[in-house]
Amino acid sequence: MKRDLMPDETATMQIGELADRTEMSLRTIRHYDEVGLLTPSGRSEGGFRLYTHDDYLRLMVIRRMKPLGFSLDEMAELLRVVDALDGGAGDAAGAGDAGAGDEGDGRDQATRASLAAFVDETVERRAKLERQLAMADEFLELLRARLR
Amino acid sequence: MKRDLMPDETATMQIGELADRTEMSLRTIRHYDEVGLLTPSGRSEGGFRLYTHDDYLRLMVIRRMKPLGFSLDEMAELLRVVDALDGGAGDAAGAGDAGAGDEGDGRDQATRASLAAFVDETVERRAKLERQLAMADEFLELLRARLR
DNA sequence: ATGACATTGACGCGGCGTGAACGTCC
DNA sequence: TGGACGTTCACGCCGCGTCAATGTCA
Repeated sequence: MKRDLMPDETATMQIGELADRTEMSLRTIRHYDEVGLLTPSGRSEGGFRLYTHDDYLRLMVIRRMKPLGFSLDEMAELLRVVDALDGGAGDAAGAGDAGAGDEGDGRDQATRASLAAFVDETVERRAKLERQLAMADEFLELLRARLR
Repeated sequence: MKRDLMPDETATMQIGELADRTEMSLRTIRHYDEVGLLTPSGRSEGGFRLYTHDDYLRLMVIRRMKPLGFSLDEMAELLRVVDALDGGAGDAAGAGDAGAGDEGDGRDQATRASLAAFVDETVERRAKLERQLAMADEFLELLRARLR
């Protein structure tokens, strides 16, 4: 379902290598498949999951989202939004998303709005992370004070 | 079991006020009681949990530990260590810790070592938090790049 | 044919959220 | 006496970890 003609793009890897490269556990990656967050682009004859370089990139995005505490559903949502922007920018929607009409422009507007909302959320969560860091520092001082 | 003669120290509050002051949920505070992490210093006639100012301080310590991802058991452990240092510093061990002899000094040494270990752990976890912040920033840039 | 690597279940767990049904405080 | 505030069950959820039994790859 993709037509990039780059040389590496044909290569696929199986779950172990993906795990190594992303530093995520096998179980986690399988779980992401189970819940539809990251579906392998293919399967071998015998049923082994096969991941492309694109899959790898997606997983890296997921990995970066994790510290922010997004739920898996939210991550899936974000990936859809990003894909829509990529796929829908200069072209039509990828495939059979049946339903409403196809004013490609209005679609794009809405998608960009969603993305912007995600950015806002992210900024907030990032701020929370920083506050947590501050609490950590307070805690450290507290401990060190006890040690004299 | 404490002999501070400060005026406030007699005052107690019930769970709601503690929740407000610490910004923790009622459920969370009750859960901490259930698992023995923070046991209310008293109960009213009718069974209401009563918390002292000391309890409040303990809960604040807990709150600061949370972002670091310590388990509730680890938090309990740390609180015991800190209490031991406080109580055992100029005096004997609080109560019936049966077993070995009572070189109050050896005890203290071990306790301080535990505390130091906690400090080390905390420093590591703090570092991890910072790495997460970095990932968050990468993610943000990624999103913003998509928005043009 | 032998490991290394993979697969699908299925159960467990930590840290609470979220009711429901009921009791206590002032 | 009423309403705010509390109590104890008890089930649910998320994001995996951790077996176990089996199959597939180079």
